[in-house]
Amino acid sequence: MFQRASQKGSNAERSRHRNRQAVLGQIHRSGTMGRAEIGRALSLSTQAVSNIIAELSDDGLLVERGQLTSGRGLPARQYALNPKGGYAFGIEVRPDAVFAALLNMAGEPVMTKRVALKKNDPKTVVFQIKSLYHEALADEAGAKARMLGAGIVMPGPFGPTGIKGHGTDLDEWRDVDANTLFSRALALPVEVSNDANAAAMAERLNGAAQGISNYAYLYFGAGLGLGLVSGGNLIQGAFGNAGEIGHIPMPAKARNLESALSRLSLQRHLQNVGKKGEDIDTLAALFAEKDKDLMNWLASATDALAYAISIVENLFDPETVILGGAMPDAILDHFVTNTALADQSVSHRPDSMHPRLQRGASGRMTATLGAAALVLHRTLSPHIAHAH
Amino acid sequence: MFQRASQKGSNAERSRHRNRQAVLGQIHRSGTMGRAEIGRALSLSTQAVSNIIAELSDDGLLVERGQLTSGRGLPARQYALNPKGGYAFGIEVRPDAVFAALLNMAGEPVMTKRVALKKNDPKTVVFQIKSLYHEALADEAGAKARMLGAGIVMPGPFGPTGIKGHGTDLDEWRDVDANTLFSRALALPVEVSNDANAAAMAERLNGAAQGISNYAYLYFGAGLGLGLVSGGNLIQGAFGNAGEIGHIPMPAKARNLESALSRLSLQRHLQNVGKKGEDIDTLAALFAEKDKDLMNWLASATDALAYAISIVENLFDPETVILGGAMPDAILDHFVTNTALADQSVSHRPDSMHPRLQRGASGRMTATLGAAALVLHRTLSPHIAHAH
DNA sequence: TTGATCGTTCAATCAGTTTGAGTTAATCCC
DNA sequence: GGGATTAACTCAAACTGATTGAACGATCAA
Repeated sequence: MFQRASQKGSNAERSRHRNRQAVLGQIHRSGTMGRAEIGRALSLSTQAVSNIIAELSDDGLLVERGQLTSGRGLPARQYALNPKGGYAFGIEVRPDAVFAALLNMAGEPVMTKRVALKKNDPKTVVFQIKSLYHEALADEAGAKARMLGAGIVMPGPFGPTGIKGHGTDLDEWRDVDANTLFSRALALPVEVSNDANAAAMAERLNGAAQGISNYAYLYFGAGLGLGLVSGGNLIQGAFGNAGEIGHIPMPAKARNLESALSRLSLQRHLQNVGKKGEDIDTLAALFAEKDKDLMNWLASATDALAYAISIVENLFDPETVILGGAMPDAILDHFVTNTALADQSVSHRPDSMHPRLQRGASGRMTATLGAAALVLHRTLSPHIAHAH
Repeated sequence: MFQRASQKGSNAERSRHRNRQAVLGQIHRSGTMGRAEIGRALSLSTQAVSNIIAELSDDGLLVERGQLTSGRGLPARQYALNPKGGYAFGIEVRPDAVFAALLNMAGEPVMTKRVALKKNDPKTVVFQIKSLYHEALADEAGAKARMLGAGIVMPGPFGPTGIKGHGTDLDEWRDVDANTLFSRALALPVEVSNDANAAAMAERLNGAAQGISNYAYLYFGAGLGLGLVSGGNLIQGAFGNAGEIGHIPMPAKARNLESALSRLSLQRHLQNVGKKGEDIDTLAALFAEKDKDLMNWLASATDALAYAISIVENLFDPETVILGGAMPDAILDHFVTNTALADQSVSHRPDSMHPRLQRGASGRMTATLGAAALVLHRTLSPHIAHAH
């Protein structure tokens, strides 16, 4: 699952593959470009770009978008990604439900769906996902032949560790190799990751992190997750468990960060005073009416958040920290404006291009869309060649 | 300094360069190998490897090491790195001194030296370093033509930030672009980094982290630093300031981690009771006689260390955490055996191949040798092609 | 209208890898 | 002891993909 092997050599074939991806990524970043312009950006000859563009157009991944006259000379034919040129399937497996989304090449959701689960053993889950996948393919004509892969989001931690069941965990999945299981079931290349990582990559593709290659994403799921992007790529850790920021111990009060700053913590807090807050809409409503108990929780959560951010900033030196996940926009915005960021931090820089803390994508489907974004990211950015 | 630009395309020339580095790296990892064996490891044809080896031998980077008969077939001619085939110059700039070391291709120090500084403005420092460099070249015949580059270790943080002088900082360096300054002065390619990162890379080249590609290195300098290696490469952060673990706030007691766990903290502690502990040898002696005050400090430092490790483990999921820097071996070993590691951690895994916490290189010169190691690492591992 | 300029295309060339046949040297097994 | 087998290496030819250079077309400026 994680490339551990020594770096492979490169040859003409791998070279071409790499360059194809580089061209796609460049066009994605700029929206629309001409051949020569791409060549300059990637240090390739115009001719090489021309060959690649011909190939990509044949494959239906690019479309022509008229000509652009800029100054003298022959107006350059512009190319853009063909939204219908490729599709990515995103899946989020939760203890009590499965979410699915189909994204087109432009990153737009073509279909989203959720199914409640009565049982969450691997067999049942795989069956549900297979049927969701076939529904999605039926909805979007031509998608089947153009599937790029599937991204799967599952709650970590992966592999055997000392962390024992959170109660609502997917216990029967502990010894399952999710990657091969799903790639066989769907007959697609598969990427498995956790919710925070997926959300972070989604932000890079379409959200606040476009063009930023070092940032951190704090994700509100059931717990608190952290997606780390360095040099444009996710930091997954040795076993895919990096970013478990919720588990780190807190100064005083709380047992750990998660117990002060997470959906679960908020729910417990509201339960203690007899209120319900399981749903994002309910929370949004409570916030709108400035519910006292919610505000109390927010006050202590804001402290915890400031602490979390100080850790992340000092350890990663990110260009920006993005807040997102299964929370209402309004609450995330509240965090962004009300969190006291430390002056004593390497991130406190007067010349910064980006806000130190900002809101990213939010809502129930964030991680699911992110799962599909993992796949798009892979096809749009060149990476080290792997074995054939 | 930090590759931020979009990924460049690749072509035949860059391909060859990449493969040369891959071959060198492979031989470095295995010590000695035959052509076909290398081809298999890198997914290259024997012929391609043969061409590259011919080239590298011509350049004096490789030497033949006899033949190895293993089972049937023609015995394979073995190749190894030529220690005298390349040299790296390492420099550590401190407020009160400059350290320098010359390493050969095998990572062995050929020369080490230190010079006390009366002034530490850029001009004086560069002058000192130039003369150290010329001394080194005079010591080792043939090194001049085979210099691979220079690594520079300087105290961070780099760039304008909210963190103001530690008192003994290099204030006059705040707005200096150290990279171009040194590369012009020495006429060498230069890598600038902080002490923890350099030490971490040294560990990967010759120390405890050989063959490990995800690990963390806790470095005892004046303060406390963290070098993070992910996928075999350093995580530098957006501005090269990643890993400032000493700055993160501590639960209760201390102001931050550094004030409980660092050389400076220990020195202050000993000063308060009228003892001296500036020198590594003094500390080693105090530890040997189980000095009560030192032991007191160690007790609280061990707690702080456990906390630091829990943060690092949960955020990075490293294969191992390595302890090193300007401390006596015995004290580092004490930390390794006496630190209580949390069971509730993603790193607490029964099937682990490596100890969760171990000692790495220690001593006064750790960071300086690491600086040179940065250069060796660059020449031994293929990386994304950069502009010509 | 004319010249300059820039993007495109085509054909030739170049660098580097792969492929396949052939050579050499060691072990295996009868 | 001797043929069969196996493995490492070399040589030459084929192949792949990028680069180079010339020709062409479209547009703008004078």
